[in-house]
Amino acid sequence: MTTQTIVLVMSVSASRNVSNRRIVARTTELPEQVDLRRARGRILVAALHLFADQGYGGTSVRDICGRAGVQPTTMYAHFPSKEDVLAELLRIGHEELYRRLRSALLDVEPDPRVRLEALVRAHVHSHCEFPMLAVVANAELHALSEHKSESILAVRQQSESLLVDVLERGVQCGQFKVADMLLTLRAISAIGTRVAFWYGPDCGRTPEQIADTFAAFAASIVGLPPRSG
Amino acid sequence: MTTQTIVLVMSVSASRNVSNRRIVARTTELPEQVDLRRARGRILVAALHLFADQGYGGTSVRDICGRAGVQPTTMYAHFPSKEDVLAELLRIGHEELYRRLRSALLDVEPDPRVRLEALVRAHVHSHCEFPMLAVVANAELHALSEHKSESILAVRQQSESLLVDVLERGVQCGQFKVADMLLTLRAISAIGTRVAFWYGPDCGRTPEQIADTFAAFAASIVGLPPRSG
DNA sequence: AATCTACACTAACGTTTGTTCTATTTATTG
DNA sequence: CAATAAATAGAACAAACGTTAGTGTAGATT
Repeated sequence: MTTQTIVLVMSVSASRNVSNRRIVARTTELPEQVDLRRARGRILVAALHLFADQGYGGTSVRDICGRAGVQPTTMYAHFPSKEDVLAELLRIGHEELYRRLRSALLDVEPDPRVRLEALVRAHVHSHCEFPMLAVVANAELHALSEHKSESILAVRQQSESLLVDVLERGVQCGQFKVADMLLTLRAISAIGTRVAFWYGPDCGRTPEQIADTFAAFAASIVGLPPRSG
Repeated sequence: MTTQTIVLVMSVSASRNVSNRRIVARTTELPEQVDLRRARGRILVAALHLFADQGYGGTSVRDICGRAGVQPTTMYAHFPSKEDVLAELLRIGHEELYRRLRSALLDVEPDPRVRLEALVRAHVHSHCEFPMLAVVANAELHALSEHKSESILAVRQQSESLLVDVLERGVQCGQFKVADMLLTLRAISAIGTRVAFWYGPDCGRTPEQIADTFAAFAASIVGLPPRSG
């Protein structure tokens, strides 16, 4: 009987992040199956948490190993260096996002609006589900040597291309009004990217609600009229 | 038929950032008058550059002093610690943005659309003019102890409030259609915030063009129809 | 029973870290 | 000129850094 939707009356200031922490969420999960009973998995999860919280440069090998319940020797049995731990996290993060973006397009009809909304929704959901991974992927890539970041940047460009392709298709069809492709890309990407930094279970919105809202924002940015239910 | 908007034909890939650097721009300027002939000013500029590039944890005191052409002793004569150098940069960055946002509102008529556009434009211009300062302000606040970040977070909240007030006013007037205040705030803020990370003199757009475009995006997000010139 | 893999433990390597000491030189100003 | 401030120089500090070595052991596979 009481199946009515609960209206959110949460004020903006109530869910504002008033701490200096870089990330609100505490979800330390990893997408690929990492065995937490094994040392390698625990090291990755511990490093992910600490890198997201304190940055790569602000985290020591002993910090990681202490949190993982592992000796430094064990870490160096699984990774050649601290930098390679970061590289693995960045690889997982970028590939997971790309995988989700691509599979979101596979499930969906060829209409440009639908495809744009699917991309934005997948972007939001991925960042809500793995916020720490997204924060590290976005804020710590510079800590990697140029050689090791090459392959990761390639994946990032593939993800960007998915959005560019959808935008160009929408323009070709005459559905989208895009005056500047780069700026449109940057704006839509920014909205999704920043989700990882402020989303938390206490923000009062479900990932679904955020995805709905931001998909609508993206649609309005490319000049589409609001959906009429 | 179609609106006489000038279409930019610059390709997206031509201005894409393919390096792993956190920031594209190289503008190391500071807003408040810092005397580069004095040690204090050179230290701040050097630290700004290095913090933006390598992060706070990835930058050593000797790095800063080497780049500033100064002895560590001199740095400690001007700042109690390395952390206080960062704190000063963060203070300058946040206060400069707030100052610009507020003065943008002072120059402008009370129409909500005009005020929203003025805020977004000021946000973009500030981040284009001082990209390193904005990157450090956004990506390195976590390196500050909670005590020292209090006053800086207060300024950030004031800046956010300016946008919230404009949005609420627009809703009250019936001009804006805002289903979720927090998500609208986050989206519009995200678009402006990310500018500092990708803007560079070689991106093919002037700050003015970016400001125009993103102001239009913000307007469309709150449900306003495109401006008819 | 022998072997192998995975991990723990303690200890140490050389380097770099943020910071401080003492002393000396330059520049500004009353 | 004298006085005060500002910057330089070189050295040193304990602590923390990333990384490696050597030894030991429990559980699974052969």
